[in-house]
Amino acid sequence: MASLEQLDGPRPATLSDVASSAGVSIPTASKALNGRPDVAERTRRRVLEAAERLSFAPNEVARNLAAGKTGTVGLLTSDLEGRFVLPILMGAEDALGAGQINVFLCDARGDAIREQHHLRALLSRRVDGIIVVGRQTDPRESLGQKLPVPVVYAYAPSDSLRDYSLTPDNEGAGRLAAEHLIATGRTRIAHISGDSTYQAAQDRVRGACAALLDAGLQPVGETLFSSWTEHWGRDATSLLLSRHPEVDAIICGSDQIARGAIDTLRDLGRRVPEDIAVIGFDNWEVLATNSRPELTSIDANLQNLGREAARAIFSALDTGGLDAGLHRLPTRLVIRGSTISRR
Amino acid sequence: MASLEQLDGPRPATLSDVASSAGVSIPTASKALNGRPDVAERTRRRVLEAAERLSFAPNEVARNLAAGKTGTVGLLTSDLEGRFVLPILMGAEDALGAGQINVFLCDARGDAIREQHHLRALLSRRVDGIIVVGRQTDPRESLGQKLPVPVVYAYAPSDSLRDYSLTPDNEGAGRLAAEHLIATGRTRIAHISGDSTYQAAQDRVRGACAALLDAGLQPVGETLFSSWTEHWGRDATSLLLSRHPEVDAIICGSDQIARGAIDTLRDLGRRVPEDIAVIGFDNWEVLATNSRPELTSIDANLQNLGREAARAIFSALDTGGLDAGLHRLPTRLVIRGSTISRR
DNA sequence: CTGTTAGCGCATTCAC
DNA sequence: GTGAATGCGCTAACAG
Repeated sequence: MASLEQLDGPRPATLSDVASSAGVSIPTASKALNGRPDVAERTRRRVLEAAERLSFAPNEVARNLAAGKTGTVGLLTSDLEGRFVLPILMGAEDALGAGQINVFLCDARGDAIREQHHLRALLSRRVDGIIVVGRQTDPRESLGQKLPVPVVYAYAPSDSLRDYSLTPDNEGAGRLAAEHLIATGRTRIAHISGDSTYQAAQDRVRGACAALLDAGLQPVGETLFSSWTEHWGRDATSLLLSRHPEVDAIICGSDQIARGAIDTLRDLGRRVPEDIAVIGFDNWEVLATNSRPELTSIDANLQNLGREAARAIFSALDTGGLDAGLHRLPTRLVIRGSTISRR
Repeated sequence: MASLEQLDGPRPATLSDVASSAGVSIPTASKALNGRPDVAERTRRRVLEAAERLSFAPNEVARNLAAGKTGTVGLLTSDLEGRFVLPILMGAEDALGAGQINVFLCDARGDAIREQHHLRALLSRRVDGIIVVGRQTDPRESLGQKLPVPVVYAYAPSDSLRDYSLTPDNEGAGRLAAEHLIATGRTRIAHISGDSTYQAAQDRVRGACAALLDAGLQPVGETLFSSWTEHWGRDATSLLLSRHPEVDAIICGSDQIARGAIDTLRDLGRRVPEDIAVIGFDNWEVLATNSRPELTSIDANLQNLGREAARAIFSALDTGGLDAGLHRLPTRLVIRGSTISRR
């Protein structure tokens, strides 16, 4: 392997340098390097040696111009800060990188104007596709169907069903949580959710309630909504226990809320999970594995969602098509000590 | 503003289309669009109108090939998962984006081979610069000084002083923490740190001890090292209090450790901050603002570090130079309830 | 099998 | 002021 230092020089070697150094014409050098069949083995060797000697690396910019494709995709996020965006990014970057395609990262910072700017920039740079990553699962405005490249919406689906969107199955997630609690023998199950304006909150509640009904159970009390914070988890838990002391399990809308709930339960002398089981959403490792007991949670498989988005781009690049619509990806139950006591 | 849908079409408009539509030659159209002076106003108007009419957007690939510059930089991270990387990324992307330059995101996932691949890819794509973002503040291997573009190392400095590196001033951070505690009247100050193999841990301890000595104080007990977890914060705090019940302040190596400490202090009936003050590092909002009381912490200003990295790239692009060496960026004290009680 | 010709889309000479 | 000519580095379609 040529050392990286060799890549240097006053001017990187061009195909022309290689060709003349090998004593052949430029197209011949090109064919030889690209493994095309119509080149004599002897010639190919000479060219390869010359390329090696000069540490030749093809200029992708020129290659892209000639090819009309760039082998790049744009990752257009609405907000990098949102903690659900990063795993999706990672998954996408990973999958795309493995396919030899590089990623332009653009953060619109929640600003529609900036998003338009970035979109134009990406198209000017002739990206082969775009992945739009939103911060919530609420539908977002479509970029329109007439863009010259395939677009995949991840996490936040497009508000148009003519676009291709990938989002976690939050209703299934709620169902998963409730079913786990039921399976472990809980019958008096309450729900502390987050911000009621989030569709994720509504979807999960709906799924959980459906599972309870299927099992012939009723939720204990009304679902409590407020914010996705530990503070709310504490307050809501106090409220819940004063109104419904008989509760034996709490579904919490996020791991943060669950941490608050566990905290307050301990203050109130209720044992987790013996007296009351607690389950969260998001499987945020830092929170889930550091609580006492560790937190059972629903993982949205976001990294996988990012990978699927990349895969969709790939297939669109191949076939040119993308079967439009909203695709809900399955979530996953991660069992820890807050719902099942250690033996 | 032309709607985005207009950007579409069977084939995006080229400069040639604009030129013929305006009844001028290609070079003239080019000059007119680029605001060059040697074009008659009347001609310029015709060209601009034609461009507008055709929704012309210059093909950046072609423009880059001709110019020999791409207006892109590579962001080479060793590990996207590391939670210190994201804010740096955000800062860099933000600053670069504002300067009209786009960012290639590459995650090496802690693998040197993959890093080499990405580096080669970035150079082939003719990025104008590279920012290398590490996951720890321990020095990392240099990419070498002979690369054809400026390289800035962020967070993890290069092990070569001939490179340009930006890293948080952890020693200053430790000093900041100790000085704050001293200023608020604490005198029996202990230190619970994280993984002793991290240079960040050592640097902060060193800074804190120096500040204590300057104030004529001695640290209470040996610094306790283990891991950057809440669990360790709990265990270490128990240990500390049994050995040194007189302690009146604890410097914790991270916010996670601090959360554990606060948790155990409450269990042991010590009031925070009245009996014992607690300060953390990282200012990880989710942890710091959700604890009871909220957590005073040292913020490493990572987003600013990312911005500075971008600025360094800019100046290198302009002047061609970068004054090599390890540059330590100041940190910032964020005071909350765990060191000063609310009135 | 090889090399000549042409073109990707744009910007930069330089004559006119 | 304007346009014809040339080049960025590479690939594709031909002719030899």
